[in-house]
Amino acid sequence: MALGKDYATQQCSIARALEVIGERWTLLVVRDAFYGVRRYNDFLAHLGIPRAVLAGRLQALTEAGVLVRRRYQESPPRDEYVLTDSGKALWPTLRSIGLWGREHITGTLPMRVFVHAACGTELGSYGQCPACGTDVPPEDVEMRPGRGLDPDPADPVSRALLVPRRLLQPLETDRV
Amino acid sequence: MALGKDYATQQCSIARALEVIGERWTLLVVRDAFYGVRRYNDFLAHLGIPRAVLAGRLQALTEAGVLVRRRYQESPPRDEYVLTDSGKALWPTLRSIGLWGREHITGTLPMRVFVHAACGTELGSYGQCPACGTDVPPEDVEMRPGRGLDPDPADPVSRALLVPRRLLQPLETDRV
DNA sequence: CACGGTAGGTTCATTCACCGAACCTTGTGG
DNA sequence: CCACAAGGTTCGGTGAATGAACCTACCGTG
Repeated sequence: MALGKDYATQQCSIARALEVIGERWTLLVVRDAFYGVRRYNDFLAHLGIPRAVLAGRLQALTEAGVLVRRRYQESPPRDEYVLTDSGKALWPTLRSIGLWGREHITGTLPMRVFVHAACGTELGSYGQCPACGTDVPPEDVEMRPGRGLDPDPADPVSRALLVPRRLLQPLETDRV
Repeated sequence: MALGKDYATQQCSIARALEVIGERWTLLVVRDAFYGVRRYNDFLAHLGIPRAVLAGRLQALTEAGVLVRRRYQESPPRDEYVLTDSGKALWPTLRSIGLWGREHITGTLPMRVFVHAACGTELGSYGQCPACGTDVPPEDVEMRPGRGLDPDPADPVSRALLVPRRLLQPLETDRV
């Protein structure tokens, strides 16, 4: 963990994990990756993160095996950052954090609602489907806008995220 | 979030939650609270955190309603920090982070194993008991040392955590 | 009553990460 | 030849984390 130091003294899987995902901005980058964001400038526009910090986080997540950097066109050379299987395994973590924020921070209306695409049931706190009793992989999760969401956001990434979509589905902003 | 700034631009429950629990050390303090740690000096010994930072985190978590500060003796006046219901609701978050760390960080042996105290079955990936089919609240979780744990740690808090115990059960270090 | 110890902090100087703005590089299209 | 876009790097200023030292009650003991 670059933030200060690592948690060297901690004999704990939680501490080991936080060395990877515990820095400022990191989990928001991963969240955006689940939402379909893949390109540097889209992360930048959606997060409002300093450019240098974003570059550092993308590199650290790539080195940790959470993201893969992948060339998607040759001329001009352009890369995208996509979640690995290890990165996709962070979905229960993000789900539980989001649900806690919605239920335990005062004045928080639901911003986005996550349902099992197959049956329409809202997911539980670990991303499981309470109706089917199964783990739902993020590919089978549909994200819908909630009541607390700004209906007319400024940046194009937020606008593209206003319609219901599957998680991990690549985001198309207004590049024609 | 005191680390730099908050995530003001983010219309998202995850970002709101991370403003409370996303700072360095904060989730480890909450984890220790689940393990039964309640007193300033025990957090200090177990985490190796700078004193000023610990004082700040305990105050911030108390103001956020995750912990309560409670006087447990009058003379000399001594306070303890205990999880509120809101704090206990962070159990799925900690569980999923720990599970991810154990499965996706190379070379990580299980440090601690969490089982349903009523039946001894290890918890499933969304905190349920696979045998009983029920969600298990943290009060009913028994924590057992895993193979990756140092069998002879230096600080008394880690030593007290070497034996199987219920989550949230107050920790007794070697104070007679 | 002086003394040492304990719990729970605060203060301080230093280091380090975050921040925002400016700049750079490569390639494309007009 | 110029403007533009994507995807960065560089830079000075600010603020937080760090570790050590210090502080304040209060207690138990000789």
